[in-house]
Amino acid sequence: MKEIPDIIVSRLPVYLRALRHMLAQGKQTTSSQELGEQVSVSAAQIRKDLSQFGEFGKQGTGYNIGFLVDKLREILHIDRVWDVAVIGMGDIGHAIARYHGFADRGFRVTRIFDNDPAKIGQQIGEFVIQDTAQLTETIRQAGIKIAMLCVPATQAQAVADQLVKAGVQAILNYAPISLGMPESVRVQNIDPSIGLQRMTYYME
Amino acid sequence: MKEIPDIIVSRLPVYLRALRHMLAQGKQTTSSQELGEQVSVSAAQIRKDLSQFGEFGKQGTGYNIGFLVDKLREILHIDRVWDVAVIGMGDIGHAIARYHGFADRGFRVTRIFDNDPAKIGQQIGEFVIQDTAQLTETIRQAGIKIAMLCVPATQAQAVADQLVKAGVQAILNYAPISLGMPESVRVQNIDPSIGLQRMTYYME
DNA sequence: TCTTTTTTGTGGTAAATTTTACAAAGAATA
DNA sequence: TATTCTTTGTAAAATTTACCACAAAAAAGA
Repeated sequence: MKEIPDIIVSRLPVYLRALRHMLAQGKQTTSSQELGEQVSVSAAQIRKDLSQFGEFGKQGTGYNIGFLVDKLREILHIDRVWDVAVIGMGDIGHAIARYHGFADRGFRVTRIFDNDPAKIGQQIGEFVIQDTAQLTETIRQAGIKIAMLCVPATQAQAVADQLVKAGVQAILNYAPISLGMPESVRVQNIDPSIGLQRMTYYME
Repeated sequence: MKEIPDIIVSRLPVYLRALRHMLAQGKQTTSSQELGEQVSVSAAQIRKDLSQFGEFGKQGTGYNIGFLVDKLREILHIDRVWDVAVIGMGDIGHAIARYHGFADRGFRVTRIFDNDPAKIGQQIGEFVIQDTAQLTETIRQAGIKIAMLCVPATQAQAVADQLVKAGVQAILNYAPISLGMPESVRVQNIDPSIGLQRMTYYME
């Protein structure tokens, strides 16, 4: 199969989320038209995106939602459950550790870390905060490949480097800083200020 | 001035964040090369992006960081402070209400809302939780144009509609759902699961 | 059964975006 | 001072991405 452009991959999770929403509402089938309106993408774009991976629709009918959901889950490699570590138990890390929205989307938090002696050993939700000092060893041993980085910006690069050493391949970075990472490690950034600034440009 | 592509606008806040980081480290000047390495964008791309708005650099020397920061703040309309309302005081809304990272990036949370009678009146950080029933009136009266939506997915669309009625022009949406909004309202979505799924595609 | 309607997948085209390459300007060096 | 080095801004080329339009297939309706 040929290389799929990143921009297409980035849209697939959005399609999937909308499709599962339709399923939850009891819908059986949909069209590229309907899905497109839902996610603000042109129908042609959706058809072209999906056609990169196979022929999932039927002319005259559209797409069977359950079937397409399964296919997208396969494509995105979330037809399994990925263990995730959360590093940094400030307000954000805390909220994430208690968030129950990952479960049915392919992820499960299994370890949480902080370097504050006052927090180590404390219980958050169903987890006990572990010492960041044991991060590398624990994560490598558990075979965890995904981490959410919720430490202060000042520590983010150092902790990210540790994560890479531990074998982590994907980092969801909540620290408001650009991480320098090897090509082999994927990073997605979540910075609310940047989201806001992308909008104020258009405002008076 | 001609229309600036959205994709360029979306990179500016990232440049700004990196430049302020350099400033904080005492640096005076930088080059498109150096900034590019910092944010993983080609030097030519950065020069081209900035050239849309003026000639901010000097040949042989590069860019004066303080000057460029000021220019970017003007361009992004954050050479002022925007009042922001947070709706929904679950774990995420709670974390945001207590977050102190917006202050120097152009934003200030001034109102927080929830519809849970047990929460209304409660103090979070420096704010008192207001009843969502008063949302429209309060936001319109205060002239708030930006909201962060942190309510459960089931309520997100209804609350977003209320926000639009209240005159809100930009929504940072934490609910894991695609909002249907008029053209005139900007939306930026923050959904950690989508961030993670964009990475698992590339993983075994 | 025949006609009309719906909808997909895709080839071709248009538009948008990125990269290349270089003249020009300024700084650094000899 | 003259030469070399650095770096910008941008025109042109290359690449990527999005859109259009339609044949073909299936369903719905007459």
